[in-house]
Amino acid sequence: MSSPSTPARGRPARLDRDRTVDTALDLLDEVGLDALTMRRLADAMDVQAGALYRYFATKDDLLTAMAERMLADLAATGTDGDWSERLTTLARAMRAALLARRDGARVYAGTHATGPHTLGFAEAVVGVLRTAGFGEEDAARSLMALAHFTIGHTLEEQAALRPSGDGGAADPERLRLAAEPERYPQLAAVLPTLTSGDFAAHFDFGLSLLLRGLRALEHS
Amino acid sequence: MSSPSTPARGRPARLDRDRTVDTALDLLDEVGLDALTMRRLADAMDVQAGALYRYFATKDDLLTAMAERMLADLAATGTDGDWSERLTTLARAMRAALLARRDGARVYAGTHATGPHTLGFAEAVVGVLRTAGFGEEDAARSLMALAHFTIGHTLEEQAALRPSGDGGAADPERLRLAAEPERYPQLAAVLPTLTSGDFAAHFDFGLSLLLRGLRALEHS
DNA sequence: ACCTGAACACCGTTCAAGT
DNA sequence: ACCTGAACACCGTTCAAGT
Repeated sequence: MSSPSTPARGRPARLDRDRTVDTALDLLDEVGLDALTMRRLADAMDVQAGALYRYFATKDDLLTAMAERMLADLAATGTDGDWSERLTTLARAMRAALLARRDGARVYAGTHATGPHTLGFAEAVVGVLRTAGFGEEDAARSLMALAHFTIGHTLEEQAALRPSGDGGAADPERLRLAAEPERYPQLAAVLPTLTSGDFAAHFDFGLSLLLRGLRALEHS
Repeated sequence: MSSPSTPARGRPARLDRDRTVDTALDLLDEVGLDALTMRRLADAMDVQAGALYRYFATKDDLLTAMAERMLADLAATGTDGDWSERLTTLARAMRAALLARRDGARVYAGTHATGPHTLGFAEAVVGVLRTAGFGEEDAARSLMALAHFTIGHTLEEQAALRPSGDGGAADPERLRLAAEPERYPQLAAVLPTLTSGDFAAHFDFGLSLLLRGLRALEHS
């Protein structure tokens, strides 16, 4: 919108979109989303907060650029194996990309990126599905199901890890305390699995459910 | 943590947890999550902002209580049909509960409720799965897959509806503009489905994938 | 016991003015 | 052209003091 045009006249700029997004992602890892403020970021770049607004119209604009950057190099994965192996690789790569940064899922879910990395990922997933013979509708909806499951999952994963509001106990501990066996017998019985912390296995289970469903759809 | 004990001595309280959560949910529908501040809420209750802290330790505590309330009466659904019909009903009811309030999915995903409504829902889902013969591990992981898919989906649904940051165009419009057919041919081809706005159909498709996957798991 | 008033330490954002 | 300085209109949270 307001990006400075090419020939670097005058003083060389201390700021630019790319360097700012880099610094912002580093700062995100350091302090988390809730403490990532425009002033803190400006500080990290040795600049006043107002200066950032020459490169990003709003904080949301910055967060969107960060979200986009997190998905870099995603579409390159998923080129080996049959369609279900490719989709598995793509989905796992998206999960890994979101988990790679502190609060990554929350950043991604909160903004709505439509940049080249996001679109490239979608293109790759739909490409695999269409090549496998799925129709336009099924391919589009499968993309959404895979993406929404992945986002929902990583969101909960990252939420489960931290202090979480009041007392201090993290998510699994709170659940263990809350799920009294008398009131919630079924829940209490599955608590070991629910609080196991083996998120990769949980993710793969859900993913395999979706892919098994697709396989069944294929032969019908 | 700091709830006033039972006998209503002194002046009758103007505030209490339940009334405050009610008002907060109404205010949420009116102004949205981003504009839901402690001061605005206090205003709506004819009180100073500080007074709210006698009933909620933090704003997050309030949001958690709001999230819990949104899931009221959820576990009561899903009592008819076979296990897959029951799970369908439960998942749809959760989607409906989150969609019922403005930014409902964002409120729910942002806080980690472990109250009776949330636990009751989990108990119901696990109950259906265990009764259908699924093992403890599969039942626990299926609950997570269903919940995370539902949360991810409703999050995107509600995000797709609103103004969304910069220019003004809502999410589907931005996607239509960004998905150039030359760079993203596969994506462009499925754009009609992707931007159709028939979210209920998209949700049911993903849900049916998960259930089909479970059915396949059953016979193996 | 319950709430007010006022403060503390912040926010995102804007914009004249400097260099 | 790029950034500073300073302001505007807010935040969540705390806590003495009033009633």
